[in-house]
Amino acid sequence: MTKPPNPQRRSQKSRDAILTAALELCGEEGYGRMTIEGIAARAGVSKKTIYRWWPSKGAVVLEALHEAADTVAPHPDTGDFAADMRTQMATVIRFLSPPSHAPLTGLVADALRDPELAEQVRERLVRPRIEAFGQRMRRAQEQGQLHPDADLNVALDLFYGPLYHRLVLHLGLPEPAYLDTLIEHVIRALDPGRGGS
Amino acid sequence: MTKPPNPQRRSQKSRDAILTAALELCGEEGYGRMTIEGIAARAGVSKKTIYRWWPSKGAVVLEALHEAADTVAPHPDTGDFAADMRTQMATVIRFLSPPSHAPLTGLVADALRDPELAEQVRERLVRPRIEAFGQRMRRAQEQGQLHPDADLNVALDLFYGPLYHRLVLHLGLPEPAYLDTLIEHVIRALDPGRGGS
DNA sequence: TGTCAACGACACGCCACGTGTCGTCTCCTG
DNA sequence: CAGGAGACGACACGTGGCGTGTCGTTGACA
Repeated sequence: MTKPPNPQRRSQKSRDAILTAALELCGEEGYGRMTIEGIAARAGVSKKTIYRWWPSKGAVVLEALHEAADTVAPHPDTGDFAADMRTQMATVIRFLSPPSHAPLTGLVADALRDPELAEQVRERLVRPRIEAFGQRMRRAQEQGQLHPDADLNVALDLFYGPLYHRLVLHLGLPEPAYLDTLIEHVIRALDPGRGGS
Repeated sequence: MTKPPNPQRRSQKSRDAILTAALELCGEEGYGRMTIEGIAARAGVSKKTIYRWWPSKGAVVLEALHEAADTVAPHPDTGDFAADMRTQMATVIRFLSPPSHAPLTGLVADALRDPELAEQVRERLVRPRIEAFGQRMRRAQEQGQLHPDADLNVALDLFYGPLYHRLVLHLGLPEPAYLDTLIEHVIRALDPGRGGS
């Protein structure tokens, strides 16, 4: 029906203006109130141009976040795993605050209703982060700061689960002191040395 | 401006029809595609009647879930805390999985963009569940199945965080075997007896 | 039995959606 | 250095759900 456009002829200027406008509007009026028409107006671009390259508002924000994400929330390695996790998770928390205006929050909300967007979010945004976490975790294991048998999935769930749990149930994101408590607990959970059956 | 209606004169029949229609449509066409007009048509009710008693689609679904929720996902007490948590969490997982997941995930998605709805969800749907979990947890502590110093918030985050984390990042909800592993880890995390600083 | 408000019905303006059209301008190609 | 394909901005259009307003009708308290 509608033949796909030719990426080689794409206007880089328009693309950048659209992604920038999307993130700005998200911060100003919130993801929910932002519209495709608003993005087009702000970017000085025709609506048609947006629809030519993205299927939905969520896809635009996803791409904008994807571009920004590489420099955001990296996993530091100072040699102290717990401290590094605290640093990284604090960055994630800042990224999700305030929830009503955070692009990522809006994207997560949209993805709950749009399976195709959900897949894109998982593969382009989430999966690379899991990979980065896995690498940092493995170094911690090599350095004896984390039990060598610790499982990646379990660690991921226990570290980051509380953040998203609190985000989506509106229980308030962790304060620094509480974040420390959480990390302490998780590291203990990952050490089966004691206690077990 | 618009004076609040008199609850005494409210038609119970219309109210029930609206809540029923909302849950039915949610399951049939999904939360996102469901509209207030659709609910009104299905319930044989005027749109005005819905807007008279609820501010939004989310509020309707919230009330419908609130009515259904009391009998759903209680915290059993067989005397085995880990087994009871497995039972209860498996029920929650069923509610967050197809085909029954639509109302709750849709509501969660809406609440991420509507602060007033978010507050209602937290106070009416989430808070009572936290309370129920707290009571079961306290019994486990009294019976020596959980460390007496275990913190309610930490326990809540570690038990349920992984579920919502996996839900919103589309990582797949836990299988039974993995759920067991998680619970094992969490109970260990909540026992500071070993290891500490 | 009377009264008054909630009800169903229906109509309205609004706004964002997603698409279509057209003339312009830019950038590959030959 | 032309020529032409096509991405672009502009603008107009039909659609559909939103939230409100109006108007008889109905049904539940007093």
